[in-house]
Amino acid sequence: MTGPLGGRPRASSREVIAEAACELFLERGYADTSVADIAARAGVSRSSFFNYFTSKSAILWADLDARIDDLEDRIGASTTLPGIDDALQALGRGFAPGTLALALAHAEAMRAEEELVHGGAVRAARIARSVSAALRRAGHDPLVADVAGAADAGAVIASITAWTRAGAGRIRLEPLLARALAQAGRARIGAAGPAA
Amino acid sequence: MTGPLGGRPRASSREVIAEAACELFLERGYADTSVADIAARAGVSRSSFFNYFTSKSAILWADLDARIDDLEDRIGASTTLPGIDDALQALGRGFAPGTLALALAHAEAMRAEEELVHGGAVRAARIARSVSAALRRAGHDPLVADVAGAADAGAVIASITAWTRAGAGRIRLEPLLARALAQAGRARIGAAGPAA
DNA sequence: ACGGTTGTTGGATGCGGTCCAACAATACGC
DNA sequence: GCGTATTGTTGGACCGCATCCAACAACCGT
Repeated sequence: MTGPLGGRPRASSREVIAEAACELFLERGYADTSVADIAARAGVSRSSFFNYFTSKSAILWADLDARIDDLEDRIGASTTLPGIDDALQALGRGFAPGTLALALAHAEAMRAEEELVHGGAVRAARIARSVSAALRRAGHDPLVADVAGAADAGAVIASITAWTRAGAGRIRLEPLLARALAQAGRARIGAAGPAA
Repeated sequence: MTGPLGGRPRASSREVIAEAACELFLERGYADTSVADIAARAGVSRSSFFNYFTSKSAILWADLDARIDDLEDRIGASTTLPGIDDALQALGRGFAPGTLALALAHAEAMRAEEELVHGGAVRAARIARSVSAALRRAGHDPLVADVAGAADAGAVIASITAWTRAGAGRIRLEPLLARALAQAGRARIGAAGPAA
């Protein structure tokens, strides 16, 4: 909305840098592509790269990270069980195929399986912590909350993975996510009340 | 069993290095302790450190990693549902409080919360993948398998965390793990049959 | 004494990431 | 037009983790 009112205009953008990175990932593989390589192809300095992305792996995960930021906000606001579910469903609504989808679809070609597993684990942990904290605030046993959080987080990551590998443009994410969350929710049944 | 039949004897051990590391973690914090620092205090060269541990974080996680190795072996052998459960329960049997327990108990003092969350996420992902693969081999839907695997993995990590934070020496891990797995198992109920 | 084996060590190398000071390009008030 | 504040860009220094390697050291059996 509010463009910069003064100052030097940006010389590049997340999009062009991400595009350059994905090209290189496909050509040489994720691990064999350095940030210097990416910056060079994007026509920007290595220093500037870090003004656009906080890390190399953030190229892949920035979109989802933003969604998780939203999730944390929403989940922090409402601690009711349906509220948590809504927040999780909202994460999937209108999630556009981006860099992550491309990487998941061409994981072998990019030799990025390791990074995708690792990054997915980190994001799952973020989601799990958020959900678990909300459940604990609602009076649930910490152990129960952690397990339920892990299940929900797994549902989110698994549905995104399945969605993207099936061709992210042709299938809708929401139903997949709803199915996965419903299954994960079984780990919460009977845990609806505060700790005994 | 079979000690080295020839060659130079080891000048140190995982134990002394881990002990030196934990001292430093408590004094300066995890992030502010370099592997060079650890090697120096342990009376060994930096190069040799990597002959004992594959990475700095492995000091904390080596024990659990070995357990997960076992888990993968067991789970690879039997693909039945009870077999998977047995393998998961076996992971907790006789798990001795080690470096990880110490780190979890003194997480604040070591300022190691970040590393513990991160490392836990990575290990959870390993467990989840293993369980999910077994369930898929048993004919389950990939999405279902992933969610169930994540729930089980979360149960393992959560119970270890709860166990250690409660004072690992005074409480038994097995019951906690059994409870957590039972709850996680609810995410598998109704998914016992192959994909519809 | 000697060769084979296993460990140790230092150094070189590469990469990710942080930090900073110098510089460049814009908008705005005058 | 001219300073000035603001925002971005750049190169370089710096640090830590991790890998690799060649040289060296300590043990074994023969």
